[in-house]
Amino acid sequence: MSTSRPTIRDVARLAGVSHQTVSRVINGSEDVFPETRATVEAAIAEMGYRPNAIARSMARGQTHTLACISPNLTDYTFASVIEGAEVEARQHDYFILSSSASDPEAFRALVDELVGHRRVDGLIVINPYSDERFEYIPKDFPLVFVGASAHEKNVCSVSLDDEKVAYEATQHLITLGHTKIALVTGPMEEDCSRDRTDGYRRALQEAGIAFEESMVIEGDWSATSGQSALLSLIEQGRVPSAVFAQNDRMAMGVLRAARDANIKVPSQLAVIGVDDMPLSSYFDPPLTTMQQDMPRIGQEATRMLLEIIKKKNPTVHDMKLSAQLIVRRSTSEKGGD
Amino acid sequence: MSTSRPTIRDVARLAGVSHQTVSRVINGSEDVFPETRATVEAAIAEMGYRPNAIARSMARGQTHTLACISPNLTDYTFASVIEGAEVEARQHDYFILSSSASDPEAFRALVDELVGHRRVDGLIVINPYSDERFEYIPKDFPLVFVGASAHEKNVCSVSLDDEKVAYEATQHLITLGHTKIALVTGPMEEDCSRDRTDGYRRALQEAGIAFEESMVIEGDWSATSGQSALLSLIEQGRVPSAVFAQNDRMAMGVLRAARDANIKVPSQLAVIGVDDMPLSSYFDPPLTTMQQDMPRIGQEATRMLLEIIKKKNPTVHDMKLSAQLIVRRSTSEKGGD
DNA sequence: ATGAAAGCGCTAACAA
DNA sequence: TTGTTAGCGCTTTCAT
Repeated sequence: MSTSRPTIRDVARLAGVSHQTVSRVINGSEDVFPETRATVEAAIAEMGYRPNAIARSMARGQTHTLACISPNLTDYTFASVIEGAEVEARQHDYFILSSSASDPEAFRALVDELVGHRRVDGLIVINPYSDERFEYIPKDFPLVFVGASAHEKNVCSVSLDDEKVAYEATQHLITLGHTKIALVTGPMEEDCSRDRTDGYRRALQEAGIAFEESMVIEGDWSATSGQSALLSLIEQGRVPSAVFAQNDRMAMGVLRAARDANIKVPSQLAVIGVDDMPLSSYFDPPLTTMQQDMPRIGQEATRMLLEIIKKKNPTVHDMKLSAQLIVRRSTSEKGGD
Repeated sequence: MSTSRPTIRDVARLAGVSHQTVSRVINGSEDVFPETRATVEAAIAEMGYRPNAIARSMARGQTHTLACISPNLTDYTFASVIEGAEVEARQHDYFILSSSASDPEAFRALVDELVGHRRVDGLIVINPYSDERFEYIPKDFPLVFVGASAHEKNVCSVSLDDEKVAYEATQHLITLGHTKIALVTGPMEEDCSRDRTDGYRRALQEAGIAFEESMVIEGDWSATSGQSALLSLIEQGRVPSAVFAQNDRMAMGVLRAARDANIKVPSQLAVIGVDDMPLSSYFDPPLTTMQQDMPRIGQEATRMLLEIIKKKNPTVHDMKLSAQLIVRRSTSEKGGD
């Protein structure tokens, strides 16, 4: 017994055909006599032959692998996008190689390895907040952005319609009669935070409520930052009647700060977030939020990327998805869980 | 300009050397005249040459890629392991291809693609609860299990020392004076759940507390299952003074059920979980838990796998990590956040 | 220190 | 329908 795996030629020898015929069989070519095919398949089964993916990639010039780069792999939103992407990719016989790049330097190195060395056929970048990231990616390499659309550059993207989502969230609070609505944002250097802030302002404006700079606190997406946001408002004596936190984690921090300050939610303070993270219905009280479909985003991104790779220019260039308002008890006593 | 990327030969031509010399340069061989090296490096820079990873894999017979299969990619514990694995892998110039397989069939297909087709050099399987999974993995293929040790089979593993962790968690409750301690388990088909149950029993036994079958409720790791676990105890009129939930999500469900039933935590009911998931300090009240270092587990698994691949038989065969007790207010009024 | 030749396992182009 | 001949871009002998 040879120690190494059988190749296409070993199979060919056993089946008494040329290695090319074996290739045809494993690739499902029509131009093979049923008998020949049977012989070859028998040989394949007998030897336990499996095609070597690397050799295939080598010959075909493509890896059938996509890369997914995100700031980290553990954040629920990122992980969900990746999972969505992975499922869609598998459906098309592609694999996803996901890596995290927390800083631009790591990002640069990653792009060099993955794209520069042609380890993957396409790239999905999650949260490409910092535009310098563009520089590293070769023009004309199949690329899709997730979480922010790509300004002037010619890059496809899939993201939440942040402005609209924020508008709707704010509107929900306004509908409940609130006029003193505070906003806790993500880092303002991220498009996403700015867009959500725009939506908040538009809703206020349409309702004839004056926008007040002091009611806007910049956070960093963490629960802690949400907590200190409400705290600082309290300390300044500018306690709002409602808070729109740009994500659920910060909303959770707000809930916590309210609890600590003995402010009743929702009677004294209504709170709404964005995401609908796994346990938001288990918060105390359960959190009203704008539910976004992250796996769907990953799925659409993959679909787009695959279209680009296959040279069919993608139908949509910048895809914006909506979120759905889930009313729970953090804004309404009658809300669900 | 040619449309395709420069190869090692193009560089060689420009530098006036053989392609082999270029190969030596990019591989950092010593046996190259400094001058020659400089010429070649200049040519590389000028042409923007980058080695093709696939061709390398082809020639070397290895992909420099590892696979990580887990039930899903979004669960915080899995994602953390994967992230830890990814970081360690990158350190050694390996990539991680992570895929989810929710059922045995998907797992089988995945193993065939990844291992059968030699798309990766090694495999990390997270939560290999179902032993049938073994069958699909070729004997002698580099493999490490995470989350459960590999019974009789000759496979390396990294996992939490479940028995010990559960013992310590239970002991914490006992130390606080509790004797009516309920247990909410994960699915009993998983080794992990059984081991944690063993630890619970050992702690009770050592403290001279009788084990009662009726105080053990099987959950499925979800918050919902934790909630209904406490609910069912309440309905049966067997309200415990403390609950050990085998993970934080279920503990959160227990907290929720307690809140709904107007049971004060921790004065009337102490609750402890396992994991220390991101927001457990934001629960109401903040959750006491056994903190486990998931990234570390992923890191160690990768390290082991790499050792196996490099044929150095790994130092440790089955690695068991401890968890650290984090006391918060769900078990003690004096607990931290 | 450098080069020439062979081959990794497969697909593609052409011929028969 | 099948086989033959060339690569894909690199590394690995083995010469020189």
